[in-house]
Amino acid sequence: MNPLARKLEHFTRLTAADKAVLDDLAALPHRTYAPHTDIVREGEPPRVMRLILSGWACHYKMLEDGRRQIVGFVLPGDLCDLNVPILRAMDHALAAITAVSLVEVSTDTLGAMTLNHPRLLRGLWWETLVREEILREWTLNLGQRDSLERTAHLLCELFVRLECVGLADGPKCPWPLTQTELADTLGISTAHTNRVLQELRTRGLIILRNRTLTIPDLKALQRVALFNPNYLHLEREVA
Amino acid sequence: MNPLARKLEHFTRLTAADKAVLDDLAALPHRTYAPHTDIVREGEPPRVMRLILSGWACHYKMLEDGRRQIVGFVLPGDLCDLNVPILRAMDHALAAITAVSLVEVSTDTLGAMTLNHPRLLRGLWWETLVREEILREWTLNLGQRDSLERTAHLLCELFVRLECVGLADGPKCPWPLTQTELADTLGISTAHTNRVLQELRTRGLIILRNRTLTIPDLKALQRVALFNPNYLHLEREVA
DNA sequence: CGCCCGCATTGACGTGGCTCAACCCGAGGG
DNA sequence: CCCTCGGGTTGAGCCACGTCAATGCGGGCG
Repeated sequence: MNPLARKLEHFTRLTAADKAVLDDLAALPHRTYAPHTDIVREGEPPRVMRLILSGWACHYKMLEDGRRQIVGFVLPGDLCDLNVPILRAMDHALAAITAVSLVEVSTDTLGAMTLNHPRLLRGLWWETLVREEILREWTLNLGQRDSLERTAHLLCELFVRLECVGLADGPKCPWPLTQTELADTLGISTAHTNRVLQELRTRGLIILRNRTLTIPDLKALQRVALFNPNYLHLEREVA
Repeated sequence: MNPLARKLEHFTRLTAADKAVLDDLAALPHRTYAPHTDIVREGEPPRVMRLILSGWACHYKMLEDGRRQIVGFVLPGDLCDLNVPILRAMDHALAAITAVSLVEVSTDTLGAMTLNHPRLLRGLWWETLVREEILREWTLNLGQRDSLERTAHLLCELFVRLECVGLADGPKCPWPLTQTELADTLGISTAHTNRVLQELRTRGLIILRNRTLTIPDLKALQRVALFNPNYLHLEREVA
């Protein structure tokens, strides 16, 4: 099932017609990218919106001296750069972490597709607002949580996001991130990232092996992380 | 002059009719808030979009144990919570820093006002995208820059944003933030915030006295901060 | 089969920024 | 005119996290 449809169902109940539109979207020609390659570079003029169908990608920004910060992960069912074509230049890059398959959608196509589907349009708005809220939570994460809490928080977030597009398997989910990528996300060094992961393992909070993350007790990990899932707005609206 | 109009002019050329709409917006009944009071609390159902007419406010998030992170500043001409009424609950609060005067705009009113003003609508999109990009830059700031660079960066950002709504006076701008508020923004302690400000003063990069910030050499401060204004997207589109 | 190479792991040691506590200062109010 | 109070400033000591460098290790490839 279309991961975007699956995600939007967390927010609102879609009609069959809505789902058909999303399937049309996912049926556009796929583009694929190899792991660790750039999909969009900083400074390029933005052309289109993208919908990730499979694989993990990330947005990142760099400082002139080479320091890199990952500013967001893009998972299957996530949109990138909705409406960004309004701007003249990308101010952050998008890179594939694993092999990625996505479709590109022009503003016009998207407009035509959603024209008679107000729920879908609301759903896209919701997606945008959640993305923005994730950024705020990351700001809180980097500013206030210590490295253990911060790491645990990121694990919780990604696990929940994967779960809601059906990519978790019980307490397990895929975990393609290297410790370097984790470090660039968490604002700590790779050495320290490793020590923090060891600590989480020692405490029995995570099992991380063979690119698979297992969280035996999600509630416990969430407590350590001071994780409150509200910011992901996954409860369906009443309407 | 309407600060929002002034800001949007950095992005696109507005028609007289566009400006009239913005003046109608600013002519809605004003609400005022005393310094250091909450305007919206976390958890409340969002009702309206807000446009700040004067004063400074901030968005913040708190951890259960009381740690606080400021996740954005809202200056005159800034919008808050455009489209947020889609969500069920606010996940961050909005607080007045100085005395604040704002107007509340319902989704319907806003829709009606922009209906025949596509440029304005594009302008609001631009505003939203810039706000989101500021969040990404803050993530980079907190994750990668050290406390001196980080502080300098925030000073640069706020100065430039004030300048573009006409609130800077040459190299000077108002500076209502306490060191506690700065610390909660920068993710460092108040003691360290103080030391960093002293360092910037000693280096002659800033003069900060009587709630007024003077930046004698903006380029120099920007170099220290690794500040690149691109992310604010202030260059007007060609069209 | 053995070599490489990218990633993970670990230890020793350095340091940026924290904590805590004291002290200063100016503004406002009784 | 003094007292209070909310900032701002500063020092001493500590700790979380960084740096650097070495070591392990699994998997792909010649």
